[in-house]
Amino acid sequence: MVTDSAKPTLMVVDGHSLAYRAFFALPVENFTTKDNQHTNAIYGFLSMLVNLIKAERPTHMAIAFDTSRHSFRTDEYPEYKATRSETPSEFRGQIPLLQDCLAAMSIPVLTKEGIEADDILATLAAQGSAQGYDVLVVSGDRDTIQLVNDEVTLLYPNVQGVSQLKRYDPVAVQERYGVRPEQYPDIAALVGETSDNLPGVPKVGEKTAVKWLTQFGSLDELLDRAGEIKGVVGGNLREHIDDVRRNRKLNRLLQDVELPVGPADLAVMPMDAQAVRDIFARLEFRTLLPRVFEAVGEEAPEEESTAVAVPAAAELAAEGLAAWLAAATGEVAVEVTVSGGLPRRVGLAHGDDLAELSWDPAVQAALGDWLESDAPKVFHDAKPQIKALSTAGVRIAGVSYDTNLAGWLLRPSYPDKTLADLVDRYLGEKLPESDPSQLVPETEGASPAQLAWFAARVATALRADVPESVDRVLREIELPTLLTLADMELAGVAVSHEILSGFSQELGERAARIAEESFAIIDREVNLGSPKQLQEVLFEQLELPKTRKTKTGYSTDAAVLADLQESNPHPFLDLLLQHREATKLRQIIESLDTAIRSDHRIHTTYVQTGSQTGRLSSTDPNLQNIPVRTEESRRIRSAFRVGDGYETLLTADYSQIEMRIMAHLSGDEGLIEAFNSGEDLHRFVGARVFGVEPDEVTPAMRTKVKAMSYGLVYGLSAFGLSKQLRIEQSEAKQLMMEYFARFGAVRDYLRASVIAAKEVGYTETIFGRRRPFPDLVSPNRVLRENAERAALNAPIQGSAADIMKIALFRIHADLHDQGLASRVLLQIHDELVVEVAPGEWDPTERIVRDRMAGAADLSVPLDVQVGRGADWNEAAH
DNA sequence: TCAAGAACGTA
DNA sequence: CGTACGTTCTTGAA
Repeated sequence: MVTDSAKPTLMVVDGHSLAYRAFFALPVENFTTKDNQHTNAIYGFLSMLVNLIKAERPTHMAIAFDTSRHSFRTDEYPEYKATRSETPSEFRGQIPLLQDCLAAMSIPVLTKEGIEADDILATLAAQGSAQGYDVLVVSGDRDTIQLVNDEVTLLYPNVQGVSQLKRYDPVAVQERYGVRPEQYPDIAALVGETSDNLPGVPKVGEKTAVKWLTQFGSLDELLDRAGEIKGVVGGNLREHIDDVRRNRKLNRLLQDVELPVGPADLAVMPMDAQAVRDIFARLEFRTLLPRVFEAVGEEAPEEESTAVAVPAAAELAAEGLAAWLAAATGEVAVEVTVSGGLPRRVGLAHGDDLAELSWDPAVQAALGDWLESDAPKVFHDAKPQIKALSTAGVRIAGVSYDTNLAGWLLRPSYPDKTLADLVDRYLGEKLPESDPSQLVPETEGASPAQLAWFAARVATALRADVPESVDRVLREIELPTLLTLADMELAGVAVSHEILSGFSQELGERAARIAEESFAIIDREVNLGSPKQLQEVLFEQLELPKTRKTKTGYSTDAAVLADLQESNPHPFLDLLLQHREATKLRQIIESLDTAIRSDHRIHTTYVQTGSQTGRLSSTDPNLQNIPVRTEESRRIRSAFRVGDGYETLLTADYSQIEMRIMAHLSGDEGLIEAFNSGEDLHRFVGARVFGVEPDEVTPAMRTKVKAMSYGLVYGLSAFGLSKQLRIEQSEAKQLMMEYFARFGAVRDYLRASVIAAKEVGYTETIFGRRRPFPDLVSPNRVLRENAERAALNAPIQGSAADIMKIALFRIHADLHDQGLASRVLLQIHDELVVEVAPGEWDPTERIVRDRMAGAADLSVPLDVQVGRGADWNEAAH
């Protein structure tokens, strides 16, 4: 007699249904490889499988898949499952890869033409229980409930995802459905199964079905005596009796499918460790690898990092440097450690030749010429290093690669920013890092030369992955920009503490006064900065109508408050808005003030990899969102002023650069004419749209077409347009119709560009910068539509960013080459702020104008507006 | 102390 | 139900 514990366990899994659930449960944006392969279903399925193996310890295992939609059931009843929407292609594409994974894991995959996965499960379950196995059926199809008996247990996923499986033995089935497992198909036949397109008896749900079956004992008996059922449902039953018979026939799972293998052939086998590692690497699964090996009780394959011996660095002094550099032909990787804004140590790597030295005057003398030469140098995140060298008096040249920039260009949406991330992703190795939480770290971090060595190898890996067009963006736009940004950051912008602090105090007093007043009105004191407390005041105490919902309650943002003020005027609302404005301004001023360094200047950091479109971002502090819209807020800009030793500020901005790019990309003749006519763009467009002369375009008309034009670039809808303009949706729709009637090529272009992006999986700017959009084919409508709008915008915003970068580094180079002391300080997407040295206005202005206007050759001119003044506000006029 | 969410500043 | 950012504040959980 075989004891229970010695009984082998056969686990059979419906691969298709569980992978499909995983597909919808896991956000695809987290599971996309760098070549745009979706992996969420594979990952979810394998993750679940690993947990199952660990928990259930099966001795025998198989995964069954459907071969196609077609099966013997569709032969019998063509409508079977006909209402199911088509399987998304991005799901279907994952199935072969999943099967590859399973093959590597030595888990048998079973399929049979014309037979559904569940029939294979049923057959194996029957054979298994007959041959003395404990059988576990894992399926997301309810029909498999019929298989449950004392030997066969069903594991069925919960509503949400695949992480939780509910265990159905006969008792659990009885509890949940009120019938024995073998009776479940009877219930299903009566109730019907919408997802299979099997209609049941109208008005009959689970409860009625169970009642009938209990009453009559069996489905046959019930159908024979259908005449005894009274009422409408009785009539329904008699009328649909054929449907019930058909349903019952179709939901019976085959238990006698001919299979090439039986349970005994499904014994768990050791995995092919190398194959598993290979395919997981391809799918970019990392955490899953050790879990898989752990689950089957095998030794996890050794991390390659331990296999890779990191060469040791030779400590050089200035004297040894010349010989080392002479031997290092071609590219050398460099890592300069920085402290206090100055270089401390320098690591060099040339192949496996590593050298390291401490920065001192002798080293600077010996290394300086090489650093300033065109000898090619690879960095990871060069900018801080360039800045430190520059501060020490070394103007670096020959930066031939930056792995930080390359990694970002390849995958702008992923936060692979540190070298360790890139080493992990592109080399599959682990960068040695010391544990910063330990006072005396157990593990030694990589030395500068070793970091350089890793950067060089990451560069090689990236070069193999980066498409030619993207590599050109790197070499021709990003790398030149790098040096410019370093200088801009070092230069900083002069800001007057006196102006800021005076203004801040004024605003602080005003905010306090407004707060007092508002407290008097509502007769209590609340924190006006707390949306939660405001909701209490607005919607409970003042009983104002509830507004737009947010995750945590109801919105109290400015737009909502303005709406409320219109419909339910209340003095508190107005004070609240004023308070918001005053405190916001004050907060901005305060943070600017504390950012002023001892040279009386603010030095922002431009994050070159900070956006997905190619724009820069600015942090610590962000100088790209200094207020400008209101008269009062512009006082902040007055505090940004020309610094000592300089004469004036110059501002230069592109006018309507994104609309111009739209005109260029779409080739819309009307729009191109608009820009070539010299007429005000919105007036021109308004005249066309409303069918009037340009001088008859009213301000209201201009506002409307302006909103429409700008909205276009963002993928605006009629709904959004109506909301922004506070007009009826029908009017917004009408406006859009009129607009596209005149500027149809714009719509054609936008549509075509999204379709093209859908096909290739990415968008591209005029200069070849790419941005992947896996979500364009997402089955999730919200994700997909969001991706569509972003994809519509990306080439436009991205091309504008490219153009500005090209102009920027050329201006920087020209100023330097012509020996001018004037320098670019700020870039605010379509605007530059330049500090002009005494007597240099004319050449500086010429350079700025020429380089900005000439940065790209479009079918419309690039218009540049230049202003001059002692401070930023003045210069903007 | 941290993360999330709301709000709001810019192009 | 309009793209792209960064910062500040509050709040609630750890």
